Amino acid sequence: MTARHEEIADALRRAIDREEYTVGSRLPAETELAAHYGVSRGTVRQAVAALTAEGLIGSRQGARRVVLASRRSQSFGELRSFAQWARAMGREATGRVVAQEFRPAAQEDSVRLQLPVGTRVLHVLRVRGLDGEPVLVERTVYADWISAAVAAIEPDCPSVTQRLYDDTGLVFAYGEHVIDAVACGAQDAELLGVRRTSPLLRVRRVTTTREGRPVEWSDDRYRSDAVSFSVHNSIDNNALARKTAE
Amino acid sequence: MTARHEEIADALRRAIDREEYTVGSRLPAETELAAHYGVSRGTVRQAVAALTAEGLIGSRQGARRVVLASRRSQSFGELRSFAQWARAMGREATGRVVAQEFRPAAQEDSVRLQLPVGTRVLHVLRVRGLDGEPVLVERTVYADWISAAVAAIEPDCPSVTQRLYDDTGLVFAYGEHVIDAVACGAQDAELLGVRRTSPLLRVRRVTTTREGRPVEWSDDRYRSDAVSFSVHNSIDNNALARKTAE
DNA sequence: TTGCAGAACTTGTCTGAACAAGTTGACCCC
DNA sequence: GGGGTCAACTTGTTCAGACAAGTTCTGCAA
Repeated sequence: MTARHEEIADALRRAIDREEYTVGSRLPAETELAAHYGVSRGTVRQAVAALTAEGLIGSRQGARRVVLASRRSQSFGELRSFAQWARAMGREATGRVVAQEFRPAAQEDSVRLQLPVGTRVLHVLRVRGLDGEPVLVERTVYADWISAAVAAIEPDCPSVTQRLYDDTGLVFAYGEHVIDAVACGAQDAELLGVRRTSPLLRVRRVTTTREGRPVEWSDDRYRSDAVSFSVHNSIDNNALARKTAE
Repeated sequence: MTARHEEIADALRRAIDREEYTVGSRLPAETELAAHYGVSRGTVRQAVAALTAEGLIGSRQGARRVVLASRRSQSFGELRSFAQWARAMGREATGRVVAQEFRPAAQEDSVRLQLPVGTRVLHVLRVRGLDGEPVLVERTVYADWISAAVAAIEPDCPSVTQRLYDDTGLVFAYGEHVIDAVACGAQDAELLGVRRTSPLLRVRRVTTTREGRPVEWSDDRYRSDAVSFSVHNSIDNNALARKTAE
């Protein structure tokens, strides 16, 4: 099922995780790995390219590859889905819908979801927590073609992402995240159980399908004492960008 | 000098930028591009893989590649260097060193810079601004082997990154960024000219050389009304990760 | 012992070929 | 017109080989 180069990438990741290759040590040469797994050098290169993009190993022409880090970053699924993320950490995701309403799309919705102004979109306000303790207020707007499936979900469903995949086969493939900080307002203070004006980490994001069609956009506010985000970047692979206001 | 696949990737990026291929339209097939540029299919695949990783185009087996976005994200240089970033936006980076001091490395410095505890490291506190308006307080710790070069730089140098490259040939290649929100303290309030307790966006980062050797680590606090960060992610390429406190 | 030159090694780039697997559109039948 | 089937097209995966370019280590000479 899975491609051979993915199997090899996984094998290498696991070897790094169990410290068969320690941080700072050198990986075997491509030709050695190719012989070991019984594949061509090109296939090995596909595998190590994946690890390089993840920042696990460093690579320079002429020198052996070096292990840079051991803990591997989350999968896209864990980033996209609050519930998947919680489960991976061994905690339980909780959550409930506070308000839910159909509205005609405003200018902002129209731009982000690539829909005509006035299209019936679904606004949902959710509070989500870890083991019952609230850490996140989520204000999401769903595109019209998926909103019926979302509205049918029970209010305390722990994983909306999983539910949409089961019901409709929808897969989230791309995401754009804009991160800044805001002061906590009155409603958020009550929902999260923190003082007003305390700092919150805000993540505004748009998620799209594999074809590039926007599914939802959301304004998420995290308690900054509970959650942070990390980004790994390199000279070859640059996902993070700094932006000015406006 | 530059590899053929990079030239082709650049050509495609430019073509997308000048809307020769518009958002939503389909790219030519690999075989067509290969014939057009006079290279093999493998070389074309290397080029389009780069654009896919940048999120410019989407890709599914069997279907033509689709243009997803036109504006391309910043280079790593622009992310790493405040001055480079400002220049790219047509604004002037300003800045000054508020305090600078050699200290023996504490536990935290030792872990992040992979140096023995007690090594003489250089602490620098800088305020940086756009066109004279302060937007960022930067607390940076430099490893011992680079600190002499840093200490020799004049206090109001607009681009430390550029200066270090010119003087020592040092190139920053990898970066790990942890992002959260904090309330503004008394010192930061005065330096940035904002009210105490107003929310600041904090980015803690470690930058390393191509070989994976840590050069510096820094605690940067941005006025959240002036600067935000954006991250582009996909199912194949996931640089962003969510973390809990501790 | 030190420093330099060169050999051996390793990754980067590129080719051309073949087959697998998924998508799209045209065509035909009902 | 509607629906289903199939062929043509397109991307994904893999192979084997070749050369370029950079690094590392060895051994020799000063």
